Amino acid sequence: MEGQLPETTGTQPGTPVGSAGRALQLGRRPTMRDVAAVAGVSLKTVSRVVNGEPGVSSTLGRRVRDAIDELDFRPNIGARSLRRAGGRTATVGLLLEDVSNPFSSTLQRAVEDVAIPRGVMVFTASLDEDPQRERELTRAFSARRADGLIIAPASDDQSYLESEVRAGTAIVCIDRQARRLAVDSVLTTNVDGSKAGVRHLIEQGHRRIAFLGDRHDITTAQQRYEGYLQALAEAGLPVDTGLVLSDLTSQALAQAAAVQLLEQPDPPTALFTAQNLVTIGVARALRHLKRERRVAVVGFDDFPLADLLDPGITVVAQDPTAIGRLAATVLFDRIGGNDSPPTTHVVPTRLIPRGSGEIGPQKNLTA
Amino acid sequence: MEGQLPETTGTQPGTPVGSAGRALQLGRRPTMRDVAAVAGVSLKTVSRVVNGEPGVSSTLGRRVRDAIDELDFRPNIGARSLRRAGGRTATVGLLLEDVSNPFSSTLQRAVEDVAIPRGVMVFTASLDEDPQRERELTRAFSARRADGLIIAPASDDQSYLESEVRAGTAIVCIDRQARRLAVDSVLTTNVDGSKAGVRHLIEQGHRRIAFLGDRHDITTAQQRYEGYLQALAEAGLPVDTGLVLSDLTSQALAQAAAVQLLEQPDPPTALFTAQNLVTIGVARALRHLKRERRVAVVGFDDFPLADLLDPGITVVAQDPTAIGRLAATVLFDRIGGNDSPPTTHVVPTRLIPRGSGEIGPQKNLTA
DNA sequence: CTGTTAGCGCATTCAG
DNA sequence: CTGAATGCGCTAACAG
Repeated sequence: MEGQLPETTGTQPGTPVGSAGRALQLGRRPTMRDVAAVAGVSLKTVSRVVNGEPGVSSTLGRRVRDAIDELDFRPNIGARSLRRAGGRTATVGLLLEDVSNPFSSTLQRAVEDVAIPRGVMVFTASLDEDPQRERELTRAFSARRADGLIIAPASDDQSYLESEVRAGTAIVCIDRQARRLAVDSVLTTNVDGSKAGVRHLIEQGHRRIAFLGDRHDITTAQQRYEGYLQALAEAGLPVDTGLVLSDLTSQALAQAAAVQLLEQPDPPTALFTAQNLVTIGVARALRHLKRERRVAVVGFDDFPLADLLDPGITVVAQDPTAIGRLAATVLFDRIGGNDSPPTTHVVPTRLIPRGSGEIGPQKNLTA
Repeated sequence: MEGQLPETTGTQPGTPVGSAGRALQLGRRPTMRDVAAVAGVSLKTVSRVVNGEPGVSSTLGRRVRDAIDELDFRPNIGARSLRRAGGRTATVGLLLEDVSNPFSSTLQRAVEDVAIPRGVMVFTASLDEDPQRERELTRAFSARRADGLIIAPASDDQSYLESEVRAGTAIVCIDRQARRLAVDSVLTTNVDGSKAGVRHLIEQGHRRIAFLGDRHDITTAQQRYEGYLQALAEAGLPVDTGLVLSDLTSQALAQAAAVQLLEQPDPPTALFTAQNLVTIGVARALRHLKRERRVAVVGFDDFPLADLLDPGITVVAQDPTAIGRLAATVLFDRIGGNDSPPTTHVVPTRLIPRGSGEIGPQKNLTA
């Protein structure tokens, strides 16, 4: 059978050059049939070798492997999943708020670290708090037959995903609870974390503590506000709505709001910021006002270099790595067939004192 | 051949419940045949509607669309690409050094912003400077028939990708030039940027300028070192190899190296750091030594909050957004059929003075 | 305008 | 241990 293709170039056993042997036409990928032809076996034998199935003699196995190397054959996973029972594609989709935000990118890395060792590839996309984008992208991932989806929801209603769930797609929501859809969620302890952060400020003696948050229509923002309210209530402190600012959707807005807040008569002596971009904007404002050592700040969600600022920013740190790892683990568990009732998993926060949150109440310095 | 996927939008106005009409068996997705059966037309007519092909009466079109909504049908892109001429999957792969690094994640976001509007989804993965991982992941993406690959190479030889290129996969290398493979590259002006940064320090009067870099086997690190050498040479300054530290592969290592460097007799008066994690480690070291206002620092590659440190860190900023956008544009151009000779595109750096780089040479303060 | 036939690359079922 | 036939979901090339 060796003489089938006498034009075989002198591939001496010692030249691992490989792959340049039998050139296929440009733009066409070698298929199992090509491999079978080169190895002089049937297509099915190639399939067995490729999938590590038993029942192939070592001689034929070797011939097939050589042919695969020579042609640089790659099995077409799309075609495979079309025929295979279960139709798994070994891909999952990850929908984040914005991959360029450190919270999201750390989480992404954690998901990747669970997926890749299992041979699963990850589609990633950013939602930018846009509900329509959430629908379009889940649809696009679904069209590619992702086995599972990890979603940080931008919309407040995931019922449109019911048909995906019914079709067998595993879904895990992160950061925000799934709404109107019975799937697993992995969440941060927003209320408790926020409460602990505000309580920390109260313990330093503050009584006028401002709340600065991002979009108030987001569940997490509401929960963090709830924690703020609870901490004040437990300490018997009144809520001054003049000290509550929401919808600070950018660093610049947060910065401007903080300046305005601190320049009014009888300003707060401490600020609780409910999101990392808000925290950074506020840090900028304090720096400009040269009051970073006179006004206390505790921020929700850690960020790189928070410890290197002067003073360091005290934060209620989330654990995006833990969230991503847990979400991915739960997802693969579901893909693996676990069909117990959906669960909400919770990842605790941690208060990290760094200086800014340990500043006591200072005299009013407004001009 | 665009990657456009003219999918129909679901959910009739008025019935947000949706899709519960004709229940299919659990775990099975509706196919075009199911849609055809419900609509009472042939499979091909459904195909026409789904792909927006002309030649369908409005009556039938409507019936088909209703059936699609009722069943919540999603075309199977894998199956489609199997049959379609060109076999495009409307997916691309993005291989980065580490998605949790701000340089990578910003670049990722830029790629996404070019891909998503075209209906193309993005696989992402981190390489961690591991050449074998590079090979395994390109292989995995290839098995999923990605139309194109954007790679920040971890290995120094991409010739193993030749068969992919021959098979029609578009490839663009970023950050580091492709080696032994004729494909497009999108690079930063490492030598010139680095040279400008060091020259900036020389202009402040420094004559003893240290170089701190990460893994020296990486091309970009070598180029940045080359820029350092050129700047010194042009100023007629000698190279003191005692001031050249490489292979600082972590923040901690960089920090320790900087401390050691600055505590030796006759320490450098200025530091040029060739990578962002090195820069941050060095900033930490200076903070600990309380010498952040006495030792000048210019870092290669910007990072978030560099401006908020005290003093702000002067950097030679790369433009990851421009790199990502350009790489994606070139990639889609290739996927679109452009087969002109491979080109190396270059994205310039920009020196951003923020304080740390404008410190003049100070007296030796070692104990 | 609509439908039929064939086959993409592969795994499954069943026969040797 | 090996292989031939069948069809996954879909589109291309052709009929009507």
